[in-house]
Amino acid sequence: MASSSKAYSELFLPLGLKSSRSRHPLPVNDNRAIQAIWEMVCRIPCGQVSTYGAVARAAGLPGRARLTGFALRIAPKDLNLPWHRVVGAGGRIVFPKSSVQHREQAKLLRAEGVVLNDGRVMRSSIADLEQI
DNA sequence: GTTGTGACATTAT
DNA sequence: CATAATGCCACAA
Repeated sequence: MASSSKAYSELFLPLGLKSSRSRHPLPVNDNRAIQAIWEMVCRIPCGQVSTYGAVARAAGLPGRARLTGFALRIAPKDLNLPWHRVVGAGGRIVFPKSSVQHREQAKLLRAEGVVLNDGRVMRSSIADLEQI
């Protein structure tokens, strides 16, 4: 295993708990957390969205919204995560309005019936992860 | 070691 | 509405 910054997608194999070069038993490497986040994202129902903070909370990682962003960013493409269902607080798409990512996310969301207004989803489309 | 940068959130002003 | 201050923490340099 290439120790340094080999593609992250190879460190976090789908079901693998391979805590790579961790000397400590668990925590150092966030493999668990990342997995938990991916799991939660998968649970967001089609046609609904959740937020970075909410996903983190539901994954047992309160206050770690940024980790959700990180987890999504390093997610292997072949996991086919519904990444587009994760938006910022208040239902706002976080990518710059002009970016292709923004357009792509909006497109994917609209494709599943989510109504957007100026880069924002209706509050009613925000899923309640606790109830799922 | 330190510093800066994020697919962020919350609270206060 | 906007901005700033914090908190958060993984990562790259």
